[in-house]
Amino acid sequence: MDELDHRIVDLLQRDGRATQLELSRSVGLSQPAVAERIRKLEERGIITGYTARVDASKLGKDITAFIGVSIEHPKYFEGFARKVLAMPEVLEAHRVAGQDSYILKVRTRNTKTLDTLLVETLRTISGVTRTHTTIVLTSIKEETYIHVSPEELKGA
Amino acid sequence: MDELDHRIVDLLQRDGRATQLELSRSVGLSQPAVAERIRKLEERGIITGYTARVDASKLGKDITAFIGVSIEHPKYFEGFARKVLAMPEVLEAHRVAGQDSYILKVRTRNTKTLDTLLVETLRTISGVTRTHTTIVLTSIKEETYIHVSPEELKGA
DNA sequence: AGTGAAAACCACTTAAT
DNA sequence: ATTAAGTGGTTTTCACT
Repeated sequence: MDELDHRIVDLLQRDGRATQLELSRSVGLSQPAVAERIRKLEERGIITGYTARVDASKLGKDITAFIGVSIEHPKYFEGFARKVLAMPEVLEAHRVAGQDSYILKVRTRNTKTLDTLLVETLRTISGVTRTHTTIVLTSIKEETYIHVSPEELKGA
Repeated sequence: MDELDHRIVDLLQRDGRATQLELSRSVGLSQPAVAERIRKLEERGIITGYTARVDASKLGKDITAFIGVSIEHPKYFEGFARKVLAMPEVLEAHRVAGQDSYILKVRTRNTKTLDTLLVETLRTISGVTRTHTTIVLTSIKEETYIHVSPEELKGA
């Protein structure tokens, strides 16, 4: 993982459909060299896939919310994890340090569907004692782009 | 935006490098018809781009945290927004309803860089009165995939 | 708006250095 | 890692439905 790999990863995060030839011109390598580096980046699991970014609101998902979930005992963690993995409205689920056991990020059609999610789905999962919902009013930034500065790559 | 568009968007979210021919076989259209639909989906801003997904921890970013930020008066909102847009460690910034004014999602190299971010950057922004940090222990789900069910597409 | 056929173009792979 | 060559595939275009 050197400076050139870093730049390739950077460029592919910006344009996941960039061709090897385009990338080779940007980084100053030959195109087969870029092909080989991409192959290794994928093999090592640094690049995990490629996706189209979509505008959620244009697909009818207008509500974003963060939900803190308290669970009464760790024995319920596994069952909870299994349930949220199966819920398509849950984009993220993180176990966290602090008062809540989990923080979820959800995207729903409207407040009614959010309500249904909360009371009919989440609150019925074993061990869930409390949920605390924070509704997003406007998102000023929402990206997945990982900025990698050269000094941070030493161990990679 | 009909059922076929929906399926194309779904497939491209799963594989952003799928070819028009592959997509055409999956949805049962001719390949030029798929090309035209993709062109329109991009033109209408439903598909906003394509990116490579990367493993943040393999790029040396081990810490994920959510930071609630209180701002003393709305007049500071714009300046705050401008600052966080310029911070590469901030992946998401949402203005929210509730006690906090903003929720940030950040990804940093380690706890030391998180600390620096908090005390040297965030807390020095005008109007910020309080921050409340929640550290992620493990992420059980983290995706951007928007699930679109057919009934939800009526207005799109 | 979709189809089929064909053209033009380009991407990726392989081989040799 | 590079260049060069070759192959296969992807996208574009067009005439037609």
